[in-house]
Amino acid sequence: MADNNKITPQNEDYSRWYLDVIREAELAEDSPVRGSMVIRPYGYALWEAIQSGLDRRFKATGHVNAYFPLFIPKSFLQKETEHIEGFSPELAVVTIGGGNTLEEPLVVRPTSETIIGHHYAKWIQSYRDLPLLINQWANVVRWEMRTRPFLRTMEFLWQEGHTAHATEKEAREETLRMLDVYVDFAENDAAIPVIKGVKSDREKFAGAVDSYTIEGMMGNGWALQMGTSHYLGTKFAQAFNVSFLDQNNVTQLCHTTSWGISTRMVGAVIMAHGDDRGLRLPPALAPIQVVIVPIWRKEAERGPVLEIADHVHASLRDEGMRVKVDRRDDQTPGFKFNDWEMRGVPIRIEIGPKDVQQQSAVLARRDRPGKEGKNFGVPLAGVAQETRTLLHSIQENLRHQALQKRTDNTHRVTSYTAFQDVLREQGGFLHVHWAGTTQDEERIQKETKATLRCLPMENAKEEGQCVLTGKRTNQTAIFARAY
RNA sequence: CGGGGCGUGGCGCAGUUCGGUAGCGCGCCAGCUUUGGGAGCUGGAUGUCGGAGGUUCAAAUCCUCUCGCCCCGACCA
Repeated sequence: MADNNKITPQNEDYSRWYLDVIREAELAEDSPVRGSMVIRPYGYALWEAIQSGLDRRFKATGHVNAYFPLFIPKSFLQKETEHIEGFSPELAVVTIGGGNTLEEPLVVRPTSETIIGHHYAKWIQSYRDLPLLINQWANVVRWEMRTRPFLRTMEFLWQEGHTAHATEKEAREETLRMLDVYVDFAENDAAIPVIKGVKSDREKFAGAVDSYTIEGMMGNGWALQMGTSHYLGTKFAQAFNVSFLDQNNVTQLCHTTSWGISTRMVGAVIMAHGDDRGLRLPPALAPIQVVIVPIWRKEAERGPVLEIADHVHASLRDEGMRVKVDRRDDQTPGFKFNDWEMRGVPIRIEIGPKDVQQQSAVLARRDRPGKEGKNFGVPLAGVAQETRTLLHSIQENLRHQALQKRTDNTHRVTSYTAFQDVLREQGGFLHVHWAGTTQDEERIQKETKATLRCLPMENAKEEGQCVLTGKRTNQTAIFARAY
């Protein structure tokens, strides 16, 4: 493998590796404002692929899109006590508009439960108006102390679903349905296996009754919350008087939910699959699934090579694949190979004079390094079929590798001593029996930097002893260092 | 907010100790030769040295003030 000096190896400094990949693959760059980033076209294309995978699933489950305003009267947030307490440290507030001090400060939305609650109260009168299933794609702002591109920025893009239901049962079903949509997206599109779980009181959304999460494992063994779904009970309905008349002409409060996935998902894709050569994108999300690199030595070879390259391009495009021919003539093939590998393109097709001669092409897969991942002499007639098969295989292989890594780095421990040792020496996820309190969680974080990621829902429910308190319990928990 | 570091062509940096014509690498532009794993040669363009004030014959360099950014920690999708 040719060394590259542009990307720091993961095991040397994972954090620098992450930043190097983002810079070299041109996903994003810093803006002049601390903690904000510019999402560059390639990074935005990746986000668009994520959006499209999610949006399709939202529509399929009966949701529609709408848009609510960026500015929210500050008093709205204050109507729900836990909500304002949770969010006030990270609010950006506008106090001056048009040169004059505003009568009421406007909060730049950190999330939209309140403004949406206000309008749902107007839209919902009768049980016939329910359920109300709306999603919005928007930007939000949270004043963060410590930021990282995609993982935590002051402004980020996301979708937030907000639904209102007649009964707790329906709302809880919705909460879990959308959690499953997220699981489906994460595993099948992003190729990242996730753990579904419940958040502890300490970690749950400010104003939720129950928060659910999907947690993925990143390349360094740290956890990343990749999506959340909340059952909000009647808390926001109460605060904003979101109520309806039921079949018996009795006024009832709505039960509401909210759920979101953000541009953090881009960070998840980078970290779950990337290697020392750069990005490795799952075909389902890759903005460019196949790149064709034409190769020629003599000017006379150029025409025939490009002709075949264009032909292959057309045949793959006609089958719905996202293909690009790299026609740059100021770069060598070797440069292009490395360049596209860094950008994570799943398949590279090389077409040179020898291939023209043999009416064949070379297929190279990104998920297998060097010659091992190259298939020489694929007949042109079979390239489209071969490419299609290969895309599926790469998608599956990335998911498999990520799952393998998570399995290898998930440890069951039964004592707090082992907990600390394993975390320090190996890292990864610690799967433990748990019956601790919020204070116990705080203590663990203080002593080990690990946090309670979730109480997994898929759980054998075997009885055991709490790793910290020793109490008997059949509840388990995942602890890990987290972003 | 505490601790550390840094502001010099587009990017990364040297130069600051000990004041004396602002440099290097990458990138960029032009030309020629190259092109199956990050091409070579030749020529060229690009700077209010973060800002303000001061000392001095002379300041990137010394002094004072100021602004900003990055890293580590406390909070977080």
